[in-house]
Amino acid sequence: MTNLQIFAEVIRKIPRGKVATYGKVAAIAGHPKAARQVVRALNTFPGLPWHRVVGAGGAIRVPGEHALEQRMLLEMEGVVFRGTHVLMTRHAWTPRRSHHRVL
DNA sequence: ACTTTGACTTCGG
DNA sequence: TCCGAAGCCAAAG
Repeated sequence: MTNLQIFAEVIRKIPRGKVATYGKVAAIAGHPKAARQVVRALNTFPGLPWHRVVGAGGAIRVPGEHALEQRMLLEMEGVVFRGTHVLMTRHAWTPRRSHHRVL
């Protein structure tokens, strides 16, 4: 299993109506400081729920026009925004321990 | 082998 | 709230 595949697995598990930050995905995958690698995974594996991955604090980081699309897709799932950020206190994904890497 | 490049994050000012 | 700097990682040039 490559790291990118592991990141992709984690992203696939984010449920509708929830979001996870790049850093959170990386941490769950066992590489807390590899947030940038999560981006690589998103660009490598098509078909992932890419819109459910956001920046720290719920910020939309995807560049250009895609930012609007991401927000639309999220709102369509019931995700609420407060200003330009996702209301994380309500939509931050809290995975079950089974998602974590076993030591 | 060195530098650049990202949908990053945290810390300060 | 809004930058800038620094730290971070792996792939690509």
